Amino acid sequence: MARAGLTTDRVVAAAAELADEAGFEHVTLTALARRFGVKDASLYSHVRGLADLRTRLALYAGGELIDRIAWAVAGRAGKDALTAFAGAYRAYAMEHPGRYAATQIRIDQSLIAASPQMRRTAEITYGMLRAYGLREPDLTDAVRLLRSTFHGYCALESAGGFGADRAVQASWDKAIDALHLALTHWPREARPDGDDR
Amino acid sequence: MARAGLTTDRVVAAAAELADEAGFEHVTLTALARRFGVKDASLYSHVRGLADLRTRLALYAGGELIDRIAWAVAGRAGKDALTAFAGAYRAYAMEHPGRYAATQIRIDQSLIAASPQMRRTAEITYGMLRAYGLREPDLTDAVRLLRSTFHGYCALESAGGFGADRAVQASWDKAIDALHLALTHWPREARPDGDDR
DNA sequence: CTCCATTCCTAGACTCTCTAGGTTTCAGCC
DNA sequence: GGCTGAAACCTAGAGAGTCTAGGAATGGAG
Repeated sequence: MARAGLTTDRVVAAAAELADEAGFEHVTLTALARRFGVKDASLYSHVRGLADLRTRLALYAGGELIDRIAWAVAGRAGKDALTAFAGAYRAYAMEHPGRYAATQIRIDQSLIAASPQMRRTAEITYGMLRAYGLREPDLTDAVRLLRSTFHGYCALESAGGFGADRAVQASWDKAIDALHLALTHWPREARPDGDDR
Repeated sequence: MARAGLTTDRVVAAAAELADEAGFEHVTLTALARRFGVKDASLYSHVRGLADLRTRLALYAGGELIDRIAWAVAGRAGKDALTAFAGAYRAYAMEHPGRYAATQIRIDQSLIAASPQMRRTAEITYGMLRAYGLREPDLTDAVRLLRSTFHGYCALESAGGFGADRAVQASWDKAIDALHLALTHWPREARPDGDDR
């Protein structure tokens, strides 16, 4: 019987394709095995199980996403960088809904800390924000705001959550404008008692 | 044999409890049947299947959420209303992670349009924003920004996405401040510091 | 009391995850 | 060329879950 030539990497890559075609929740070891013309039990030699496959897929997609973002942001600063970051983020979510969904799953905190992709994501995000002259803890707050908005927008959009006629792209552009404005006039602790380093 | 007294409403309510206890993805007809001391096939008299149960749960949770928000926002305006809205939203997501996860699932667009909860949500959201003097299409853009940010923040938080030490509540407060700032100085069409894109 | 719609049941087909243990293939070495 | 060991892939089967089909019990209306 001819071998399918399975490896962990190939299994994860096929899972990524399957996720985009059928949806992340339909990524199944049985379906994946069918795609390779192999029995599902055979996949357990390369992947510890469904949970393992899913977290591998999440890290794989996270790596792809940050690669795209890094490429888009390279050489830009300020609003230019923000727009490029956001555009690359949303484009990936739209082109690869299954992979993007994979990036949303809950992953063991220790795995996140150990993954180079996540560290790279943090670097690039913080780097982009440095142009706005923010300092900790405002920097962390701003990162959280950006991540939340980008993620929330893409999640709602891909879930069909935007019913109104208004073009989704136009609203996205406006959201970026609004975020840029918020970042440039970031509300600091200007209040009488306030002083955070 | 004593009957369990099942009705569609009771099944959905039990599913909501189960979702919060075990997580939305573990809401299963078998588990639900076990909870009622009944065979899983019996539930099919009250619910068309798992998919039907999930969308019913989503609408149920959406109704609860908007009730909480409406109560919190009542009698407030401007930033006060924004803070109350956001606080109620996040509190619900934190108290009922399973139900909140249910509100995120993709639902048939026609069902959304027909549901009174969703119409009520739109009313309250647009009403809150009217204080900022926005007009269409800025109004729709702003609603999408708010929904995205709230949803994204809660999704990331409940998925354990915020690793840094910085308190999550503090970042949330800052995000509200930033959104309020963006809403009060909403970037209208004629941008002075021209940056086309 | 009888009717009968509703409620709940058993039985079983199908899908999927995962384990245990058995073959087959292939690359490198004598 | 033949041996050998590690992968790669297999069969078999337990267990959980969804869902359909059809049968039996319950309880309210007439």
